[in-house]
Amino acid sequence: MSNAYNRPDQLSPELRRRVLETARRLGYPGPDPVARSLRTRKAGAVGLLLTENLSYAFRDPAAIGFLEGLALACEDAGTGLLLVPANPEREDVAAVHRAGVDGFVVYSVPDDDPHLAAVLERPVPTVVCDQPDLDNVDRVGIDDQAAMHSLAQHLISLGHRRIGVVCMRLARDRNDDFVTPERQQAAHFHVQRARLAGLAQAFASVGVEWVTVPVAERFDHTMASGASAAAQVLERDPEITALICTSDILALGALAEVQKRGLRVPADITVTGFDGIREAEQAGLTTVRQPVLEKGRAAGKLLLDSAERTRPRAVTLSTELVLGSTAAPPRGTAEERWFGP
Amino acid sequence: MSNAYNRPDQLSPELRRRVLETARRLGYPGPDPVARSLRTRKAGAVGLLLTENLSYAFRDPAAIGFLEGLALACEDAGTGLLLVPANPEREDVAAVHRAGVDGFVVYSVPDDDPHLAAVLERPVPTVVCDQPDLDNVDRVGIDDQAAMHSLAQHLISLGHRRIGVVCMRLARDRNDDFVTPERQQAAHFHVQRARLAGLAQAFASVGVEWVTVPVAERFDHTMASGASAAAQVLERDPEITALICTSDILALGALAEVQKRGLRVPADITVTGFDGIREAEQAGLTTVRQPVLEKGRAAGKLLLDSAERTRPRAVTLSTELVLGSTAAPPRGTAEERWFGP
DNA sequence: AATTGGTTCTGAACCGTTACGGTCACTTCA
DNA sequence: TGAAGTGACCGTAACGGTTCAGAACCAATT
Repeated sequence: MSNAYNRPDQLSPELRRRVLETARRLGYPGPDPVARSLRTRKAGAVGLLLTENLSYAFRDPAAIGFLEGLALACEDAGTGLLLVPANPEREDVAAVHRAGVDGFVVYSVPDDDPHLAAVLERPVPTVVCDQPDLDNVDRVGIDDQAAMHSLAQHLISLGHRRIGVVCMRLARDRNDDFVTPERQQAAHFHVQRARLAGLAQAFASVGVEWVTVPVAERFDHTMASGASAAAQVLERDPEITALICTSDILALGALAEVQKRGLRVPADITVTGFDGIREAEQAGLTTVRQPVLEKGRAAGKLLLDSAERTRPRAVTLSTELVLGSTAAPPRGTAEERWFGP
Repeated sequence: MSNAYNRPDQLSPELRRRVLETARRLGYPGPDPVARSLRTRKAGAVGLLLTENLSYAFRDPAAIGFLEGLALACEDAGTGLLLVPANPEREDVAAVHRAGVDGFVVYSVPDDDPHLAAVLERPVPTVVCDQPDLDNVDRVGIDDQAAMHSLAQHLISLGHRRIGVVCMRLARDRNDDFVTPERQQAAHFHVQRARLAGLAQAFASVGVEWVTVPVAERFDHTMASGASAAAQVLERDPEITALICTSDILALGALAEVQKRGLRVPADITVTGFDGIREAEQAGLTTVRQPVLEKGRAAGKLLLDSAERTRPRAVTLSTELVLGSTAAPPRGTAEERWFGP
């Protein structure tokens, strides 16, 4: 039976014909993929876990890029890609338990996420992306701290000392407000923690007291969030000369907000982002470009290249500072006095 | 055992504790999802088949919108979404056979696609989207022919009679060239066939000989394709007053090409698209907006609402003509003489 | 004629889970 | 005291494939 479908060479054409003939007559729909998976211990699919609602993956340009890269790796290997529905609000990890996959890719979830814990308990290989190092788990990412540090250095060299920050959510609980230093250090989202650390380090090294810097956090990753956070920061300290956002989406929202308030960018205020999505490029945003597609592809490759079994492996991709038109020296600096406003 | 994990109420806490305890000691990784699926006959996932490489789903804005809607429906139902890798170049339907899913959504594949045939052979419910009617299969779509007809009417009322057309691929074989009338009628992509039919019908009714209209086909759905097709059409007939494209992506490419040639839009030439993606809106394209997200959501709902088992069902969503700034009366019409160029 | 080699075909074991029915101890009520 | 009822627990049979050992068969060699 099995041979008739999958190994035509193992039996005579005559028998094969007869088998298939009667199979059809009996209305046999072909081998059941699940039973096959059970026996062969191969599901032919990899699972993707991400911290947001499933549909979020198709709203955030950076996530889309990551998925495209991951899909590229999957189609090369002829593997399916299963999007695992992990509702961040609920603690329901059943979906992780139910996923019939040969491995998991975990993309940017809080490090205390129960879904992540459930994945790690499953006896399948896992690759994490934008996560802190984990024992015996492959990792793909960038050096968020260094990348943000270099962006900060750029702003510092332009003369900025009084800044405000807008960041994505730092933990699983909602806090659409300013962030305490403790919360910053305890942040469960590795990426955000690292970026803030890079900023803090750079500005502290030129004498800026980090605790005095307003850092506004937003749970939802939307332009509207960026706008409201920017408003909150500007309310707190109207004298800031630069608004640093930890993502382009937030930065685009912030940009809209400051412009709505009649501030000119970059003449009156500098705004920066992070990610390097296309929309940011069109807006001329000063930002850090990271290779999102490559991240996805690398994660997929790592998971599917079971040849090299020397785990854990780590891939750190490089980033690039993008000098757009939204950053300039603050008003009244030496440079401005030399070159005119 | 099973009860200990899945039905804590069926046994005493004491026994449950003991079972889990020894399970952990023996290194038992928890119930195997594949075996569970085999026994319960539920995979907890729906499969998505689309005609392009897997990664294409993340490159085309319309496809992304569809996927977002589908993901929305999936997350509501707590179901996973499995992207099935169906390479359009190869005839390898094994991936369809291997997919452990409770149902399929088939999105815009040629009606003679072997992958589609393989899906229909599987004994699971199926919903097709942007496909012709099929016996016993649910369907979601729009009235492509009517929508394109109304766009054509608009152009006709503006005074256009000499037009060129750029369309997506019409069959599984590559034909980056003009399309014969036979090929148009035999087109295996329902959507493209219907849109061309809508155009032909509208223009024929005002005396335009459809066979004289240059229709350029492109296999790849990219802006570059739109540009090269536009160039080919303009080469053939430089006198056309309108360039009608069957998708926004193609139209944006065509727009770039005509502008590169020094033609002003819409003063010298009218360009239209189809889909209503955001990029088109930003470019002010005259187009037809279709509710891509709703299509995905409707497809998912149809598949997952197993309550109503009165198959087959069909959902036809409505479209909307978007009057952008890329369509105007052709040069030298009465209107132009009245209002100036 | 018996042995060997090779091919084609058959049957049974196994993958790990859940559903189901049966056993057993213990309580309740006549 | 005994019958009936209740609930916890356990054993077993599928689910539908794949795999592999070995049976059966045929042809060629000794």
